[in-house]
Amino acid sequence: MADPLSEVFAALADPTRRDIVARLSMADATVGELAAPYDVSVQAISKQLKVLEAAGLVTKTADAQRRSVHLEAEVFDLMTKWIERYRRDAEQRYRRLDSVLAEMNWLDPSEQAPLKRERKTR
Amino acid sequence: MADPLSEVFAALADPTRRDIVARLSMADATVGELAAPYDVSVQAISKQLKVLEAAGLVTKTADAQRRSVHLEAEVFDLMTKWIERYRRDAEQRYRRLDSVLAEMNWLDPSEQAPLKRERKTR
DNA sequence: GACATGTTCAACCATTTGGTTGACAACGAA
DNA sequence: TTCGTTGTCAACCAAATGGTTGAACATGTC
Repeated sequence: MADPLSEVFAALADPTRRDIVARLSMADATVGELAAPYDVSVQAISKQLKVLEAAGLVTKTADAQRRSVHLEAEVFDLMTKWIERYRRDAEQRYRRLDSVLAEMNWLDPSEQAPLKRERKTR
Repeated sequence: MADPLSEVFAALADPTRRDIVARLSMADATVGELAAPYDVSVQAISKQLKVLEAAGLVTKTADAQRRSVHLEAEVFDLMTKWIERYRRDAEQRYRRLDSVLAEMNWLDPSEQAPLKRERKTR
């Protein structure tokens, strides 16, 4: 998969994994504890944890034969930064459009405001 | 896939789809315009757009035989709300832990505090 | 009507994903 | 040492994903 952002998004695109993250936000837990509520094998949850771990969302610290899993909250920043950036742009675009339309009505209805050129691809 | 949150996360877990969203945040575009920069068939992009559409991230308006695609920014809220909720909880937990450790040092410095978990640098 | 353009649909293929079971490694307790 | 617990690894399987090509559909243009 390679790129970090894709891995984080993909990791959270599964209800079980999101639930695990939700529970880890309250307290660290062992693999067994995490697996208990679900109706699947421990191995399945172990795999899910590997996905979360690869995405940098959780880390495991081996103590004895059990592993304590805990949430790494900073990775969330990666996502929120991406999201906020484009949401802001999109909303700005709507506001611009709104103000253009408002201006057209406001100033001189006879003068047609030039339409914005469409951007090419970048 | 069913649940909306999973669909939105999954939709953004692909670099091409994220790029499409990024470009749509600047201006609406037709399917053909969106497909142009990528080295895959138009059909492939049409499929990707269906994923984004199913997730509620974009909508298409048919005018003539072309479809204008545009970004639906509100769906982002679903994600940010989820993320913010658990990030907040997780960070609060760290602050609590920090204060507990600080208190331990404060009251009895001779007692060695357990190691703090290392924070990732970034 | 005939044609080119823009988009989708259908069938197919390779890879990834999320699950299974069975074996094994590491450790604490008996 | 032997045993039960905790977790991972490996091999396998079904379903989903992201791509392909070929055909069809809708709509403006000649």
